[in-house]
Amino acid sequence: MDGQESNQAPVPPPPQPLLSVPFNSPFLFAAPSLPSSSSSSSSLHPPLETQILPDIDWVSLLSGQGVLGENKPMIESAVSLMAENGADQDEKGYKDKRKGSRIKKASRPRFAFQTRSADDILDDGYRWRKYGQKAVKNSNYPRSYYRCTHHTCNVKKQVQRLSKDTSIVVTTYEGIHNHPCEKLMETLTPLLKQMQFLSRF
DNA sequence: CGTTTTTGACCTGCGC
DNA sequence: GCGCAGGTCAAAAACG
Repeated sequence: MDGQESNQAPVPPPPQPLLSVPFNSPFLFAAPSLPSSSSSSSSLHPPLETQILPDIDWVSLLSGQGVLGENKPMIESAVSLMAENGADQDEKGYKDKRKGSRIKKASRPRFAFQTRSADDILDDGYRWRKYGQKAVKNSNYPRSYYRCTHHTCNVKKQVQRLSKDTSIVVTTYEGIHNHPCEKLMETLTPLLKQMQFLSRF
């Protein structure tokens, strides 16, 4: 069913998963493939590899090109989560009511980061549609579930406000965008045209 | 009127 | 098997 999804976007591959910029940052629409951990080990899959990335200048990094819109949160730190799942450990099949078939989700990279913002939703340039909200345990605030509205894109994200520090919002991305960021393209297109024009001289 | 959000129901995994 | 928690669906409502 799924058509040509994987070979659309140009890939600027960062070599390591743990970077100052999350490898599948919403501002990168392509990312290197995960190291396929051979899921032969019968033991539990290792815990998510976590790294706190202190003092990243996310604001200038992300908004310097005018990509972002009005709400530019102060991003305090980033937590890169590499879901080194055993291929079927972390996946949940979901039974489709209409067909009764089990939809198997592919292994997908995830990462999360914290933002200090009064607004739960940061403008990352992509369009998201909310498909659920759920109260979670040990948190006074509900978790919201979003999905990328692009047809061929199956990226999801979860947004949750910390109950400890209510000014901090944790955003977790799951999956990799297989299409360009709309706002990024809006920004770059006139620049590219100008460059093309200038390159003629 | 098309798109997005809301929200209760439903599904799955996991621990006991 | 049961109950709980997290994740998703889908119909209705809200919005632009």
